[in-house]
Amino acid sequence: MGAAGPSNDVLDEIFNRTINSRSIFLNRDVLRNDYIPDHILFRDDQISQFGSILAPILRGNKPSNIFLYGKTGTGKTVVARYVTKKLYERILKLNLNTKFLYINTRLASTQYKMLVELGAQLDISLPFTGLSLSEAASRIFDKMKRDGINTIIILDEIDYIVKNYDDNILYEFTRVNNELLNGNFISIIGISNDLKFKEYLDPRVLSGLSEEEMVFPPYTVDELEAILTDRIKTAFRPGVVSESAVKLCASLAASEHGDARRAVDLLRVAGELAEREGSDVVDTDHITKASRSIERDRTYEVIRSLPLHGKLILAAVLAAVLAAPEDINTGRLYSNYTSMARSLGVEPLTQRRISGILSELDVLGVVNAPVVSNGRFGRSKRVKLVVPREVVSRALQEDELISSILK
DNA sequence: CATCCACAGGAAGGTCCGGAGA
DNA sequence: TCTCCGGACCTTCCTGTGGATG
Repeated sequence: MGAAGPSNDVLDEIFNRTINSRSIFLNRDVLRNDYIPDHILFRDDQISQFGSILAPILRGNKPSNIFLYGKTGTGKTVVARYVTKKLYERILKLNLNTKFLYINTRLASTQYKMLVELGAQLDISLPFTGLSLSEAASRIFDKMKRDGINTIIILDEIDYIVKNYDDNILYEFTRVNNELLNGNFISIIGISNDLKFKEYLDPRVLSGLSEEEMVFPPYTVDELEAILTDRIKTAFRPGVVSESAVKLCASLAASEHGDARRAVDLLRVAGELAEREGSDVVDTDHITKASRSIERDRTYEVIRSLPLHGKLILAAVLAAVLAAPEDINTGRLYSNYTSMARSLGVEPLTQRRISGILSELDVLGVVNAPVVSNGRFGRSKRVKLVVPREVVSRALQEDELISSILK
């Protein structure tokens, strides 16, 4: 250990640079994904259609239930939030007892948590466990009835809750309207990323819920470019983001089915990278790096938060990839996995379960595991790792138990 | 062209946990 | 106290099946 000089100099330099240099951002918040802009491009039709469906609220009438369909980043959420925000301003002026409740069912993650969240927005607190679903629901309905509140419930990523559980809760919501009497109502706005979502719904729920439907098409490259350019005006200082960077950003996002959210995320991360480097421009380089870093972070987080057996299987996949990258099938993987588990003193799970976990890993985008037929030699999943190996092993290292077998 | 492998993946049910309510 | 609940996670049992091979 020599003098502490050099490292102090480095730190000083970083701190000074941060203090002295002007940020390349004007308003970083504009690039956050929960930001609601005060104007929305290329969605005029949807905004006016959505607005006119909801407008009866202003006369105290129940608007139709609506379904918004479209892939991620096509503007569904932002349009819904924008229109409801505008409506709410009017509602306040008119002194109507109407509330908008917004819930992302994927983030709420279970039916019960969804109800707890709903309750919180109505100022009733529900215990986080212990009650039956119907008890929790009826407490919410009681509150609405007691206070004479009309509610419009926005259920974002509604496909998540229906796929993972069932549609009883939704049925409750549609059914209760008939019993809430004295003029009160609940309207449901469902937002789904999955166009085939309706197939999962019980017909009686479907007919109640989708009185109106709207489809959001993906943005084209040109539209994405215009959206980015528009955001850049308020997010960055003039001239910071190069034109080619915008183009690259738009085309990367367009290749992911015209996902505006992704485009904006990319821009934000690229901006942060550029700022950290002390660069005063955001160039294509930063966009490329940002794209890679977003992907890495996501993968790392996904793996780190996997349950033990999920990690064990990944460790088995890792080992199999090193040994024989081709022909990794369920059977081979299972024997790899069982011996690994035993060597750690863990009782291995059944093959049925492992097959299920592999499918989950596939959905998470960590592995690719299509079912292939080898004719006479049966059918099995052919497993491939689709994320960088070192990211996987780095994430697995964090687990004390597993790091011991990754040499 | 029927056969038959090596699984896939649905269905139903079990166990544990953390907690509410009577 | 006892009973009930939802959720996570798992097992057991089961039927289904694409396509190379004999």
